[in-house]
Amino acid sequence: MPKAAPKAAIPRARRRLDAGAARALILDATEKRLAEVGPAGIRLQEVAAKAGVSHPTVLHHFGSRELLVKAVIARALHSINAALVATMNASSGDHEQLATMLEGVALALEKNGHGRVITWLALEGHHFDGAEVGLSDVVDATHALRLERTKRARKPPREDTARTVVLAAIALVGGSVLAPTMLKNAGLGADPRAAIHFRSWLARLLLGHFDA
Amino acid sequence: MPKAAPKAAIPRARRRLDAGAARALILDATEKRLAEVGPAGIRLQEVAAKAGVSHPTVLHHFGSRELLVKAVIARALHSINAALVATMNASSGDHEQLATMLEGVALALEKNGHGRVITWLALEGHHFDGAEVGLSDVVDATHALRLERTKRARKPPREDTARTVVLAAIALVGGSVLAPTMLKNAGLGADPRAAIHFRSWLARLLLGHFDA
DNA sequence: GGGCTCATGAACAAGATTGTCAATAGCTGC
DNA sequence: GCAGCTATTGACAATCTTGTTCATGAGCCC
Repeated sequence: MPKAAPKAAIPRARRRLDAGAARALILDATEKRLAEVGPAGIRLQEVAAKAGVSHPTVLHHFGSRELLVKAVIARALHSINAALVATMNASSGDHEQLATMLEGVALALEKNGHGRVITWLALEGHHFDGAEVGLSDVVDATHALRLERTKRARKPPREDTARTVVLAAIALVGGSVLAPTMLKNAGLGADPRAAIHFRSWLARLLLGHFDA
Repeated sequence: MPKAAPKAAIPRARRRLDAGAARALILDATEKRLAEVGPAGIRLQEVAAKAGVSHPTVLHHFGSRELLVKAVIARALHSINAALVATMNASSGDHEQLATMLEGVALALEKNGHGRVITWLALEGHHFDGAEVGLSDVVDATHALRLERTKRARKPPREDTARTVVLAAIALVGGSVLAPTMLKNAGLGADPRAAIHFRSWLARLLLGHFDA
């Protein structure tokens, strides 16, 4: 008996996409994993399987695992920024709508696990440059609205507005990771509505601070 | 020339510790890595080298990588809890000292990267049980002090105190990871003093809310 | 000192993961 | 239809990581 051919190895049917489409497919699959397991947890074979290609294809389009991770992080941060800008523009600058704005931002952070991505990057020591996370613009816009609205002679200092924005940012981003556990542990219930109530409470708190 | 003996393999000098000491040494090394790279990033060879032993020794004492990680997480959470209880007992319950208490808790979270550990565990889906993170007790204690102090007829609801505690917890734990980036990005400076100022500002905000 | 216990580590095994290479095969332009 | 470009993939290589085995020897009790 002639040494049975070790592997039949039926070559899989191929589809051929242009480079752009293939890259997009792979980046989509990678971004899901990024939110789930973080940058360090991304595996070539996994994202290749998710994208429906073989892992050498991933390497062909991105060069190396590290470059793939860099690419997906860059795309994710741009996407997050765009989503935030869109959300904050959608809700008018009216103070009374702060609650709905916080809710919109929270939703945007929850969607696609953007809040998780930011947290993961911060943990792994990613260096965010100003263009990636434009908190400064948010502070400026918020402070302008605040000055315009305040009726007292004493104008609040910009630093106070900046700290308020930072608190909101930490509460929303960090909250997207920590709030479920913390709320449950504080006896505020385990369902998602607890988080919604918490955010509307936070909006009232911040508004009260602005108007105090 | 007789095929040169491939490896001289001088056996390294051995020291023999009792099981408890060896476990402690290994756990110390592992806990450092836990704060730095998270549970998923822990490598047997790395922690073994850090502890000054070979990696089979680690397996001998803990059985498997997974059991080692479980052990170090359990120990870290106990340690975090103990540090928090100690810190909160140290600062008397006086309302005016809320700022120093927040600062103490922040320091405890920063030390040994405890804040990072909690964040990492939350990201990786660790299920915290009530005993591990006793937020409920903090809420009870805080609410009792608040009721005792409030002079108005309208008693604040417990839920409000609970949400305040949750906000503080998210700000401190999440802040230990996110605050440096966020503060710098909001134009509040990059040095650690910015975080200290932020926390004292937060203490005034929360105090103002309690007394409003 | 002698023997026992068990902590220790060298060598090895098995699997996972990234990266290389060469052959294959879709798609496009002619 | 044909040729060329290149996206695609199977096979392989190199390295890393966990886990096993077994001989060794350090410390303890007598």
